[in-house]
Amino acid sequence: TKKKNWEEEKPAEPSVDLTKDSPASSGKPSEEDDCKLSVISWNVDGLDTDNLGERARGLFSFLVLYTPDVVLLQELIPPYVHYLKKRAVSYLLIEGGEEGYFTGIMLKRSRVKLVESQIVTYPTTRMMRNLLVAQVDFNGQKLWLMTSHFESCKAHSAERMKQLRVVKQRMKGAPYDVTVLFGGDTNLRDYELTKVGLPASVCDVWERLGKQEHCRWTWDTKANNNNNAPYVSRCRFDRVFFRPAIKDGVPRLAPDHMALVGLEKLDCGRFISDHWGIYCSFSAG
Amino acid sequence: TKKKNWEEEKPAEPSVDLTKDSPASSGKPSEEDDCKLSVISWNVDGLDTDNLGERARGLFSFLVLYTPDVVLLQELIPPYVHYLKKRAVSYLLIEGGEEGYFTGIMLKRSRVKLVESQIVTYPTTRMMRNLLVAQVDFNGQKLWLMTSHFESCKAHSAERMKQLRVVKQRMKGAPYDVTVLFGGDTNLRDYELTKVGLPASVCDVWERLGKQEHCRWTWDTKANNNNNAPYVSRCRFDRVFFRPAIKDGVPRLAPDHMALVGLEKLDCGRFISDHWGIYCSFSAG
DNA sequence: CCCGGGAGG
DNA sequence: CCCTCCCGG
Repeated sequence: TKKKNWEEEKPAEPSVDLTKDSPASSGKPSEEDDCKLSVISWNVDGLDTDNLGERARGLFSFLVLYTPDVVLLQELIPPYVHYLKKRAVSYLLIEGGEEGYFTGIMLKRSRVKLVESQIVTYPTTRMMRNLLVAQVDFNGQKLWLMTSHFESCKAHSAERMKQLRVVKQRMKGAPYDVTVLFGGDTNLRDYELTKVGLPASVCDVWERLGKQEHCRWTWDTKANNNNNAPYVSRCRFDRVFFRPAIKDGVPRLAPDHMALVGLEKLDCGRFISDHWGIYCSFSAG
Repeated sequence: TKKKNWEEEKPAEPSVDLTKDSPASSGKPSEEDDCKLSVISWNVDGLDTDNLGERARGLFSFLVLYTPDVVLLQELIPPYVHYLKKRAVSYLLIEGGEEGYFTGIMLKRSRVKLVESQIVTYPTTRMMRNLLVAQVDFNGQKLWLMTSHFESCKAHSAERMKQLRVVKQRMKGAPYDVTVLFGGDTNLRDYELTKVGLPASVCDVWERLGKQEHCRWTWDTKANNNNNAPYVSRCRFDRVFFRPAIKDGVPRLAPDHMALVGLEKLDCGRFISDHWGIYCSFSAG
């Protein structure tokens, strides 16, 4: 059941029960810096149900290890959500859908307070995609968190760019005192981003931090065997966009650090996902 | 044997003998206007060998009826050429190739004098396509005639645009006292032509004559049953480009009239080709 | 969820 | 020689 049918409007719901798996690790909070915001964005490939219990436990281990303030997830399926809700009790999980596969935003309860969440529809998606937005308070600052899983496959370039435009407008139009952070599986090709463009106020965090090669490719069939691909291909599908809030002419938060995560094989010989996760942190300028 | 394999570099040569067919009609020249140039461009679909004898006779009937000064042909095969050379003795036939399928230029001997012909190669074609050029004298004027069958299928857009650029440069770079006329099966989509662009001096004859709907679609699976297509699709694949020679600030020849030809079914219930032919005439401004 | 090629409507 | 889908590498 490793196949994804991206054309299917309503994929059959996989019948897996991840709660049957035994827990992998216990929470051990690392140090926290009050003014530093840490975020993970990850397409967890819930549509590949092979080893999904072990893979979900792997993700949970990361949450325990890094204790990110915000986790932006794509390709969740209901049993995955069920598992996360049961295990990651220190997080509030907001879901972008209920059936098939969908996105989610996890907020570390001790650090991030939800004000309001909403789902923005993409009028012409053929893959049930949408934009999930959470307006939160972080350390006394207004923060808008967004995630999405843009239309997949090269052929759906036009729809994907429409979705990017939706995100772009939301980011651009936010009040000046709001920090806006988008992280997701954009499926974007560079030429698509060039065509659509980003507002001057919005940056691609990977670019802003110097385009480091070691965290360029978030989807890589050579380094990642999860889809058992008989071809070599790598793309920068997963991206983080950031629009700082401005206070007295200087940004309240700015990109600080970025790394790929999920690079270690699990006991099953596979990875948490066919995508690497993106970890990044933002600190007061 | 109606299938075309556009990927094949060297298609097997069809073994048909069109000379076995009985002649369909005898020549009966219509009136000629010394200063008016008449041209037909037609992809005759020689790769579809069903009813090809009758279809070739149909083409010949058109030559007899319209007595065009110039005939630009695509998808000729050797037996088709053999038939035309035998029947259309009032024309000189210049061939763009010898094997597989190729283009040809027919010159009405009484009106058009060949000065020189050449074959311009497309360095990266995967379908053995080229540009056939004939430098001729028509009514005391220098005229360059060009035809080509650009790379087929949507997927080969990039190669097709390269081929268009070759034609564009040849047309643009011709001396001012030369009238340049290209007609062929370009397989172009409008967005491709928009991307490449035409020099200001060059016009698309269909556009110049007012974009008339009745001669827009030169390939139309609804109106034309030759390929027995289980789908409906129509395209303006066949196009005529024209760059006038300038004499004392005014063009020596300008587009005058355009029509589609080959719209009548033959006795076999099929058409001369799956493409309509384009007839056009040019007259002194 | 890469790419190209082939089948079917 | 249209399109979409499916498949294998």
